Amino acid sequence: MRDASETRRKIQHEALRLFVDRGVGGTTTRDLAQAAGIAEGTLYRHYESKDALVWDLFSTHYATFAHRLTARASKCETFAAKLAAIVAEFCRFFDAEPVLFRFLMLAQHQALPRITNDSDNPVEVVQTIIATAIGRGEIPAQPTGLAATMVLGLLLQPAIGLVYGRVEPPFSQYAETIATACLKALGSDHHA
Amino acid sequence: MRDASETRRKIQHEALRLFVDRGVGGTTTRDLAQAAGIAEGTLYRHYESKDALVWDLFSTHYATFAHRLTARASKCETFAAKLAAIVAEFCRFFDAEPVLFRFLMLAQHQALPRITNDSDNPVEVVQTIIATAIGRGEIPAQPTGLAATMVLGLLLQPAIGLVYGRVEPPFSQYAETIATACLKALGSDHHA
DNA sequence: TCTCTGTGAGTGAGTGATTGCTCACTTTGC
DNA sequence: GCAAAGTGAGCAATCACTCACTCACAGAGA
Repeated sequence: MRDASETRRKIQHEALRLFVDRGVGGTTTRDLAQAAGIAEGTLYRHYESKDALVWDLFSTHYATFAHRLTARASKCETFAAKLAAIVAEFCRFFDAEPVLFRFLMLAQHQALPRITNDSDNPVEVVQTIIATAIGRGEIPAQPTGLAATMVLGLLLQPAIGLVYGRVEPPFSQYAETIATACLKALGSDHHA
Repeated sequence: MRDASETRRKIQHEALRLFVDRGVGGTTTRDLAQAAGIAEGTLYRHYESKDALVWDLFSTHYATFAHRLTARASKCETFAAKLAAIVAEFCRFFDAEPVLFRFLMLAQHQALPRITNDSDNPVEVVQTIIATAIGRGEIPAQPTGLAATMVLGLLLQPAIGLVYGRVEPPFSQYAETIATACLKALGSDHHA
């Protein structure tokens, strides 16, 4: 047999690139096959459908990222430290794997109906940490849904700004600024 | 003659609804014709192509919104007041015309390459106001691109949260909270 | 008042291109 | 020799768009 896992890796890699470049709808199965250097039929030895490929790429990396956020945050005691860790992880991820990051951002909207509100969800991770901080009195009581979306907005919108050249790379240089902005926006007293 | 402008209005109204519901790519010209109660060919009496329809809807409303933001902000003196006016206008717009607001958000990504960085652009409006505030010493010096995207993130991400049920409507109830969060995030000393 | 007529609005079956996907087949390597 | 991996022409479905045609109606002329 030839190395199937290597072929699979190539499909995944090229698919991410093309999806980000042309969008999911703008990428045909022929494009995918050609970019991966395989025949169109081979795609279907590895994935049941184009949609299954998109969903596999999204759900796998989305959950992995959520787990990494949880792991980083759990090593910190205070809310300020947890938040700083999460923001830093976001920035590091964007700088290290911009294609993957952008794919998760663009696929999110079309995949959102299938996303469950569990711990595999970065949004839920942030919201849980905020709820805990409120419980501990580290930040004022406030709707956790609003607070979580504000924090994500402070992260995602600058990321989009980076993609479209409105913000200068690398993203990581703004990690402290953004973390501080999040703390202030949530009304923390402990910010630097 | 029959009333062409009425037909055009119906096309625009139904197109917005369908584009938000199913996405632009997920809406066919047959869908559009059926929803508007006309034949498919009639679409092409009013628009050169499906893409022209999308672009017309986007560019018109995008620019109108930007002008409204500029008008509201120009009535205020201080940066804090301008920002509050902009945030309030955003929230009001979302509550009053959620379908149109959501269309502008979703179409932005596919229309972004065609968007010019002029005063018809809400992003540019916010960035200009921030630059002025820095020049006046109302907020600390900082990269305006980053600052503008942070403010927009504090507005757009909660709006997305509203769409997906993570935040409770109406949006306007959070206007003051968000405006204050923006001021704090930008390092203003004048926030309440 | 009544017809005639020019024209812009509206129609929908049809077209060619493209799409995601299939399957009978070949190649590869154990 | 056999099973897994790979192939690519071809299929059915769908798409945006076209075009020869009909319709509605305002104004002109009788």
